[in-house]
Amino acid sequence: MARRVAARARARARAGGVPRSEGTIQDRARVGSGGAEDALDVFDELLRRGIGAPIRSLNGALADVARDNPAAAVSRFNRMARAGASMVTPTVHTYGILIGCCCSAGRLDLGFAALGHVVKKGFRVEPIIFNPLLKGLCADKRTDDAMDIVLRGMTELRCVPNVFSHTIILKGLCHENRSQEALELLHMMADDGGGCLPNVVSYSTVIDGLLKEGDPDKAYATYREMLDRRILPNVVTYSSIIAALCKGQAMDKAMEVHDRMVNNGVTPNCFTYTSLVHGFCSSGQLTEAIKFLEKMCSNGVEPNVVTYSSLMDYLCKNGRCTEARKIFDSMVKRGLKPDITTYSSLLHGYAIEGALVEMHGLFDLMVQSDMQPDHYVFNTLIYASAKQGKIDEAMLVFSKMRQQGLKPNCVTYSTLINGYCKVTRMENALALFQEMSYKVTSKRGVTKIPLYDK
DNA sequence: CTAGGGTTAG
Repeated sequence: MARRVAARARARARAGGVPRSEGTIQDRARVGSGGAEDALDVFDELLRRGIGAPIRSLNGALADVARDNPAAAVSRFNRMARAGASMVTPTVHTYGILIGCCCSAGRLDLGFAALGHVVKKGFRVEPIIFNPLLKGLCADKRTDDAMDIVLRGMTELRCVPNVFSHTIILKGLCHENRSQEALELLHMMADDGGGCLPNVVSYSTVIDGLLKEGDPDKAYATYREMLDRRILPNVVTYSSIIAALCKGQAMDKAMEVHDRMVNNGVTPNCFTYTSLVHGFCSSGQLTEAIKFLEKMCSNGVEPNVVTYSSLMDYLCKNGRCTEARKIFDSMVKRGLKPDITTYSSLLHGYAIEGALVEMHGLFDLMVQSDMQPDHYVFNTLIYASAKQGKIDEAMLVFSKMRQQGLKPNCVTYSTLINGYCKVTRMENALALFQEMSYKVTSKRGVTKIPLYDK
């Protein structure tokens, strides 16, 4: 939602260049139901005005469309390219956005094809063309391939990787739990003599990776190093540290960092507050959590779906689903769209309370709202029925899950096996166990069997 | 117009 609001704001800002008499874009942006539609309108309007629209604005509008709807952006690009000869000519930036669309749609092959096209067209190859591809490779856990391109491939095309290219690799390494290597690459950048100096984003990425991998000492040393280089931490750096402390329920320390951040003139945002709300909840300090929720509102920071989901999850885990549901309903009323995590939390809450009617009601609502239930949701429904000894109901959900094209995983089977054991239908349990053995290949080769009663 | 941070888990 925040992203949508931001997209709308950007769309409006862009439309702001339009003379007031032609206020159609603003009006549509204001009443528009979503950021993607607004951005599309702005783009179309700019394209319609042809030569009057600077390519930079078109690229910006295209990037807005791409954020919410990559496929729509590709079709808009084609329209733009057709208009090209007489109206506007795509730049490398336009192609960069397009390649980004291909990659975020999981079509790296198309992205690379587009790269080839750009090279053939005689464009100078710039990092902005490569960077989305690097990001796509890293998202696919192919950071080594991406690194190979940065350290060799790009230079072969006389394209010098920039700080964005390197930071994508840093993030990719951290994502693969290789934050030590990320740290080495960060030092390489810093020692390289200025070609591509790391900035606050590069440092924050590695600090976050080290924290997530459980190496706070190295993270702190890296933070010191950043300060020594006169690079100031920003809201992301602080939020990342606060999040790590909250996760470890070190709320006193999290508050210290929060205070220091504010004293240093860095304003906490929704991410920062959400971490704190979650941290206070998970350490059982509901009063403090609510205090921060109120604080963020009074500071003009709107809680979003994640903030509310965090609070709801706490309530659900403490047998207070009814209150969580109230938050859910008021969220919907205020136009915030619950996401899969919100539903999962509440469904899980109903499941452990044994509130099967409410649970299925919410499940139906979820499907009506066009949310695709995932493994976790189905496993939760199965768990709820099995736990009450209603194994046949659980098996019905199981077949529904497969109808949806979802492959049952280890958790699914284990939950059902446990359900059959509970009602002492051992032959069914055994049959499922055998089915699981050849259908599910567990990564570690070990199956954890759940236990309901304590 | 590209890079970094927050929520769910038998």
